Amino acid sequence: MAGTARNPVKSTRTTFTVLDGLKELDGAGVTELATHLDVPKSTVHSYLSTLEEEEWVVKDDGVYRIGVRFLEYGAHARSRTDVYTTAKPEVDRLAEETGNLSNLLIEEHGRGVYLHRGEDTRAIQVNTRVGTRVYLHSTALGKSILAKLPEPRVEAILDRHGLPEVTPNTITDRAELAAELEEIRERGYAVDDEEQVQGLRCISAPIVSASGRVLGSVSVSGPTHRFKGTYFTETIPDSVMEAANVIELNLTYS
Amino acid sequence: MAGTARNPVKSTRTTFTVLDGLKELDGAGVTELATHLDVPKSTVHSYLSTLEEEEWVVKDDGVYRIGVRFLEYGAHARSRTDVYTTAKPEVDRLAEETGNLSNLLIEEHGRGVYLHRGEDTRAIQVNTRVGTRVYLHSTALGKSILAKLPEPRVEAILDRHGLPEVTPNTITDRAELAAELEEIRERGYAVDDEEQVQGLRCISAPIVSASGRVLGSVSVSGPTHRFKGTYFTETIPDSVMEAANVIELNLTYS
DNA sequence: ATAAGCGTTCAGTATGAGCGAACGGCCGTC
DNA sequence: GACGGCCGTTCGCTCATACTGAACGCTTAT
Repeated sequence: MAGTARNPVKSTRTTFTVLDGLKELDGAGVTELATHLDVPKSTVHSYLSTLEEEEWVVKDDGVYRIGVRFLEYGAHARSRTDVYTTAKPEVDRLAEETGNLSNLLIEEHGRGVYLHRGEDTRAIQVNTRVGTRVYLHSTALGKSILAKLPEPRVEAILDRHGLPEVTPNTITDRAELAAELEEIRERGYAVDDEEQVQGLRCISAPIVSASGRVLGSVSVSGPTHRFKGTYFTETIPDSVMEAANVIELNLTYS
Repeated sequence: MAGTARNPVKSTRTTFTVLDGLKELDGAGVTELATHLDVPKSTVHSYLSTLEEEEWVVKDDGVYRIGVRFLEYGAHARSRTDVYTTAKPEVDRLAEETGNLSNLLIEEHGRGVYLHRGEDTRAIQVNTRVGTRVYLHSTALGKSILAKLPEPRVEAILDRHGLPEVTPNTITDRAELAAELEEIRERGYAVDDEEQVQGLRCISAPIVSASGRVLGSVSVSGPTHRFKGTYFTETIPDSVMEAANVIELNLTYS
């Protein structure tokens, strides 16, 4: 499957280790980052000064930060996606219509990546930043994708990443997950009951192409105290499934 | 100024050369990218397989593409900007109010980087993607920043990047630019008359912090045939300056 | 004045980046 | 159905270079 590189470029790995460190520390000096990564500071300095010279990183008052130039890669990659352009307006509309947070997710390397977030003034704020990666088994968005993925792909993904327990509610048993996926296929939508974030519930539906391939999933999420009763079991699911449906239709006719 | 790295990491440079190649070609195979970059294919293969293993790049059917994971870096960098969060809603409002395209730009390494684009259904579509870098002298957004930057900084930037002619209308003379910057300071807003993109006009105003530092600039742009008369010399400038002003006020009280 | 902490420089050494050539699988073609 | 070309991948050699600890100079705090 994922053929491990035989001639890996160590410096490429280190480059991103450095960038990740900068992200985690939210900007740092040479010494600070060196201790954080447990790497000699002369080494860190080499990478940082190279990255700064190439304009991927900004140095301000001795503090190095990730440059906004990276937006270019992100926007490029996103626009190259099958769903983004068509789904975006619908995801925004979904947030407005329901007065909650809506999201668009796609699968990449067996994990989920948030592509877009629809916000509404009435929606509670959660820190799901675009580009954030999540496990597929612990979110409604991920589970609705898994439900539509071919069986062997699902197995490969679970083998690779396992079923880490994100919250006490996370499904950590493969058989239990398989049963849930079957239920999702019958019902048409997936439910996340505080399996990824405590106090947060979520309803999601997959986006499937005309040829039967899963392209991603949409969701609406909100606090447990608001997401209950028929609102949670009927109103929201209906809106989400309709949105997914509209996206699928727009995709086939364009 | 920009202290050149004494111990540059060549592999870091190569890594981004490879990624840039992937972006330009909009996804490519090993051989295709190798010819494009004029680098041995075994070398390209090393980098691509490493990047794929580290999940920065996606391999699909023998075609390598930049992964959406990069959105994470972009969103991170943007959010830790001084202006983004405060300016975003105002930039969106500006697009709606005027029915045109609005933009938010900041300076980085002497060039401009688009942080956000406000769209309106009535607006014409231009391919200014978020993260795109532009010269400061050839755009209204850039010029309004230059107008508020300290003189020596402006000199350093012009020394570094020169004044490349982007379109026939681009200002390529330093004295002429200096005069225009003075005019911008008096008037309070900058004008771009097809200096960056042919057929496109643009009005921009700088966003200045309470301490007098330029944090970025906002703009509204539209086609030449619509941007003329008092609409171009009064209506639009007023809206843009008001938006910049609101952003400045919101920044000081938060 | 002094010391501590920082970013930066330096030069030596082990390593791994870079490379050409060869391999093997997957097409389309004759 | 055998052949030839194309592509991704592997391999092992060689020299460039990533990596390091120690030293330098600068700023800031004491």
